[in-house]
Amino acid sequence: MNISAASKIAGLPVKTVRYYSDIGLVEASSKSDAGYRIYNDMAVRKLMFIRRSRTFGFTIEECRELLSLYQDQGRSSAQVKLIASKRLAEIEVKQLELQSLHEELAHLVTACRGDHRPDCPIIDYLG
Amino acid sequence: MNISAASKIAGLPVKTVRYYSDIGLVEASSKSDAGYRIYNDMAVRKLMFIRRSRTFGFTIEECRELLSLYQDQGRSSAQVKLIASKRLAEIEVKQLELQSLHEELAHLVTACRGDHRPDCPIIDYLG
DNA sequence: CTTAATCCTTACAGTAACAGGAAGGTCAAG
DNA sequence: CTTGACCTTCCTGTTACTGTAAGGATTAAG
Repeated sequence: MNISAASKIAGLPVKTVRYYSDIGLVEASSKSDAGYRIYNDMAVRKLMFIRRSRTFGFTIEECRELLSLYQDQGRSSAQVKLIASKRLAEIEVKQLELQSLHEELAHLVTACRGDHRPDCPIIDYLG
Repeated sequence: MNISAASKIAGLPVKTVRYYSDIGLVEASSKSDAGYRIYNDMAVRKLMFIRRSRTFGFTIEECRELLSLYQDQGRSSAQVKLIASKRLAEIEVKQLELQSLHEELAHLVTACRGDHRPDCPIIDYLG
């Protein structure tokens, strides 16, 4: 399978697959005589694994860790849970931040008449 | 006032103030003979305006727009409200994303025993 | 068999919003 | 006069890609 076929199945842009190859995250299983990257099923599965991990917001380095755990038959579930829990905590922090941000901004937007006049509670607040 | 005094009052790192100067967002009000940036009260007020806008998550370009509205006595509050509403909508999208992310990941983390055994629902889901 | 379109390769630049650091000039205090 | 804390510009690095250029490979059509 060449890179475009693999990227289609994995659901990732070709550019991204090539990038993952460059940084050694998921390398092609082999190369053709012409130097084309060739992906077998296992490599494509890894790409899909990364795509799903990325949608959870794991960083590339966390994905690298998760992938090595994915491939490690002797891993403990505790190792995986630790990474996921950390990510979960980050999400919760972000949620709280966004919540207070939303409240404040929504308040200001509501208070702003939004007409032709220059007086504006949003600007007043910021300035 | 030199850059470190201005940055302290504005609550921004010196590096950031210099960056804002470089990109023409908030320039020093003048320069000393030695080429040092000098900030007057108005410039410092602009820096504070930017800092507050940034905490709301407005991009630098949005800040640039807001700042010009801030300085424009003839602005309409509608112009400001439009930018703020756009940002508010983005926050809401992000909130929904985070919420579903949180639900899914929390579910997986809960389902994972997190012990020494290799059996792991998180990995199963990702793979 | 040639040609045109569509692949593929590497390599470099750009994105957002800074942060870190090097090399060197300036300023106030002791 | 020297020391240490400033300041300057310039360059690199960060994250996770995306865009583009130059050029080789493959394939379908004519």
